[in-house]
Order: sequence, then structure tokens, then C-alpha cells
Amino acid sequence: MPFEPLDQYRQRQKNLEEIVKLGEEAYPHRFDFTHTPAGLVDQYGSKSHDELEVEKPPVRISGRVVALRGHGKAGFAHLLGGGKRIQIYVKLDVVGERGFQLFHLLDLGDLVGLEGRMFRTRTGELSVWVTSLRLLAKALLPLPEKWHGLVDVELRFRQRYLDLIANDRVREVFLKRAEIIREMRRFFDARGFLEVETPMMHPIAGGAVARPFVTHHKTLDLDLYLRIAPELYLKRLIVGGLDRVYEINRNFRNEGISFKYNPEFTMLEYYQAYADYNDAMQLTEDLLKGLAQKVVGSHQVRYGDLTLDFSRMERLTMREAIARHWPAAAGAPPAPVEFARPDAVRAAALRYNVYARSQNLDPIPGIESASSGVLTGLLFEHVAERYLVQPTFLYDFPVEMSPLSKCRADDPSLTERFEMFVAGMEIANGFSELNDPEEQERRFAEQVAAGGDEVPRQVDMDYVRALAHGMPPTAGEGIGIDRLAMLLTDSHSIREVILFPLLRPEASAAPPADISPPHPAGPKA
RNA sequence: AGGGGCGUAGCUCAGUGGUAGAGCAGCGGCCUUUUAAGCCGUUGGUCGUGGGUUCGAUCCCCACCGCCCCUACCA
Repeated sequence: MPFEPLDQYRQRQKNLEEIVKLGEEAYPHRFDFTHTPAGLVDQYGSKSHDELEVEKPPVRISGRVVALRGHGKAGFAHLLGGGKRIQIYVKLDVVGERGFQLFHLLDLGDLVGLEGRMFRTRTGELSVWVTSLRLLAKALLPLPEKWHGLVDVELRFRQRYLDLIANDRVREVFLKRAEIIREMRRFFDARGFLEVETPMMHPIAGGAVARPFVTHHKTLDLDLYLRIAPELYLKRLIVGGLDRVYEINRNFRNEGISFKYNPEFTMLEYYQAYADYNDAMQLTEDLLKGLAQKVVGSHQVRYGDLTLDFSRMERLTMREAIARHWPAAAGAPPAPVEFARPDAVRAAALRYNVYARSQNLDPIPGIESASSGVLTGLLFEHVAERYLVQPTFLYDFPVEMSPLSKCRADDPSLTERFEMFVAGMEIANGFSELNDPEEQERRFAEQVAAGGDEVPRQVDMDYVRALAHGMPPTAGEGIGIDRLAMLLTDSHSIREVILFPLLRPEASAAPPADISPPHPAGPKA
């Protein structure tokens, strides 16, 4: 089936027919090459004109035609391959009548293979002197504009393949993302962690607080949830004696979409037996420093107007963060120790709300009914979160918002939990794991009793049973790879670091009407 | 979900209440070291969709669709 633009599609079909008439195969099966275009640039980029004339290095390359300049009985083109462009020079009296006809029938976007030798043109550009040429695959659709590339955000995400061809930076971002993940694997493998895979479909959506996606298994007649976190399965493995495990995989949360949220996102989650949250913070610091150095080449990472300094990471308790960033106009900041007194927390929240209303900011909701731990968390979000720009460990979270974390020995209202914030975004979340089965069951039961879409409907008794078999003291952490990739590639939307972010389906690509019920607003076809 | 913005040729973008424009791409020519190649000629549009106001709407108004930004939920 032809696609728009029809005239160009038809024209290219015609060109393909002409090429076949020349005796060329339309879609040949393979092509042996000695270099990619990028490989040529790397290998011969420093060779002078004279050196190349002496060596005349023979090469075979393949690539996509991204520029064409005819010159009568000769012509230039650029081939894109391996992320770089190499110029080729095609001369009638070198490639012959048939070869030159083929060259003339090429369109921008075609994939070609060729044989030739390296040389430099009069203007000094490294080029391939083509001696023979063949079509490897036809592009029946035109490329985006050669100078401005593809700009339209929607098109870029829907047709990412064009984005990757037209925008060099996009390719770079995804190469770096792969490098980040590779380095993370190397980091954990080197420390004796075992990479594992745990279920993506869960009978109980546990391990985090989020609204899950639901699916159904026919044979078992079983509703399943796409996992919101792998946590409870990974900790079962710790019980099983796999003392250091990690998993890199997708989580799915049926929540909003924004510059830092995509419904499916990639997380690295690891668990380390006989360690606590201080070890986890140290590990995180080592990991992030190494990543910045490896991927960006420095601990100083440019992020828009910011320079993020990964060489030193601040550590602040949640209570300290609130006190530090308390708005001056809201009166004296509450002292961190006051947060131990519920009435003082409530008073601080009320005081903040007076200030918020006067500044036309969103007030903290539900002060009367919320526990002091929850209020502390809300105060943090309202007062401090956005100011955590430089890499910062925020730690000692209220127990009410941390159902899987172990409490501090000296203060049961706080848990040994931390989050890493960078550029106002939560990048990581880790804690000393709660391993007391009876306390875990109580906390689960409280969650279930509280109810809501974002909370499991039943206690995961198998997990509690696993803890009852004894889980060593353990530290665990989840690290958001998409957001980390944003930071290290200076990307300001999560969609820039996810190859195919979720979009509404195109109307023209929608399923046929017989399997898709008409929209309540009326039929669209 | 609420508020704001955007939607014009395949791509990148101008523009106007009175029959729609450029560059690139395309098509036909010329050109054997060019490079955003150049030169001559040329095709291509239900101006997102549907209503309304108007003698007349791509432009003004309303609704819908899609995308972007902000806010809310959330990592």
C-alpha cells in the first residue's frame, strides 16, 4: 500500500522498476563490507590527500544516501552509516554506463553498497572514489528536510526511525543511555551482584504505591497486574540466599504523563544482604560519580542552565530539608527536633498553609486527618523538594510513608530510608529493608485497610511467609534509569530518553471499527 | 483531569476577512572535485475536523481531534 506523499512514492516505485530493468536486484539479501561510513571517518579522517593517493585504501561500505549532488557526468553523495556521513564520488567513466544510470536512479534515503578507494577532494573532504555501486534497499518514502531535520515533536516520537536518521543528537542520546545501562551492569557485576529476572505480571500489585495496569490470563482465568515494582520478588531471592541481586527492567504505573513521568519506565533495583541504608547511599554515590565520569567525562554535568556537581553529594534528613528551605515569609522555621511532636508538625503545616494562601500557592491538603509522618512528607514536598537541585540524599523518612522500610533503632517514627534528588527530580529510593514478618504484616494490613486505587487489595501473605523464614538484614534501592539518562544527556523530557514513549494512537492507524467500540462522542470515520 | 499555547505543501516555516507563499524534497533540462552545489523551467494544499458569524472564513466564534507547556495524581 502506498503512503503519502503519493507522487513521491510512485516516482520512487518507478525508479525502482528502472533499476530492476538494469539487471539489479530490488532487495538483495546481503552485502559484505569492510567499513561503515563512521569507520571510514575514524580510520582515515587524519590521513592527508597525499597519503591517501599513495595508499589508495580499498574499501567496501554500505549506508543510507542522505545527500545527492549531480554534476553532469559525475556526482557526489553522502552516505550515512554508524552515525556518521562519508562523501562518495561517482564518475561515469569509472563506474560505467550502467553504474552511472543506477546512480541517477537513486533517491535520498536509499540504502546502497559500494566498492572503491579512499581519497580527498580538491576541497579536502575525505571521500570514497566509487568503482562499483549497487542498491541494497529502496526508500519509497522521502527523508525529512536535510537542513532543519525533523522538528515536529509528535512526528519525532511517532516515527522515531526518522528522528534517528535526521537528528544526530537523538542517536547520541540513545547510545549514551545504552552506555549508562552497560556501566551499571558492570558496576553491579563487579561487586558480586547477580542479575535476575522476576515476574512482570503480578497477582498482587505490591512493592510500591501506584495505580496498576490490569490484564488477564485466560487459561488460569486470572487477573494480573503489570508490575509497579519488582521489590517483593527480589527480596524473596534474598531470603533464598541470593545475597546480592539486581534487576534492570520496566515498571508500569497507570498514572499521569509529564516531562518526568512515562507509564512504563525502566528501573534498576538491587538488594544487598548484610548492608543498611548507609551502605546503599555510599554505593549510590560511587555509582553516580562513576557514571558521570564515564558518560559525561566529568563530575560536573551540564543540565540546561545548571551545572550539577556529582563530586560531592549532600545528605539531609527530611526534617532538616524542611527547616532549611522553610520560606522566610512563613515565620521561623520549625526546628528538626520539633517534628517528633505531632502537634508541632501540625502547627508547622498550618503555618505553612497561611503562607501558601497569602502567596497563592497550593496549600497542604487534609491537615486535620493526616498523621504527623504524612504531614512531614507533604511539608517536604511543598517546602523543599524543588530546591534539591544539586545531588542530595534525603533520608530518615516517616514510617507512615515507608511501609517496607526498617525503622530507626532510636526513633520508631522514622525509617532508615533515603531518596536521591537531582535537579528537583527523585532519582533513587532506597532503604534498610524491613525484615520482621509480623511488623511487615501489620504495615501491609494498615495499607489494605486504608484502601484506594493505589494500594494493594490484599496482603501479600506469601511475602510475609518468606520473611518468616528469615531475611538477613538487607539494603535495597531502586534507581530510575530514564531520569538518570535525562540528567546525563542534558535531556529535559523523559520522552527524549525513551525510544517509543506512550502516545495516543494515530487516528489513521487505529484498529478497525469492529473490534474497537465507537467513541462516545461519536464515530470518527 | 483543570488552565494556557499550537495545528498552513512530504519536511522546515512565512502569511492574509476577498481564489494560498518561500526554502528544501519531487519532476524536466544543463553541468566530470561539489558540499545547505549552482543555473533554467515545473508539479504539489479540502490552511487538523465539524459547525457558526459573514456577501465572502485558512484568518473571527464554538465544539471536537492531536501535540506541547503549566498545575493536580505519581517515580
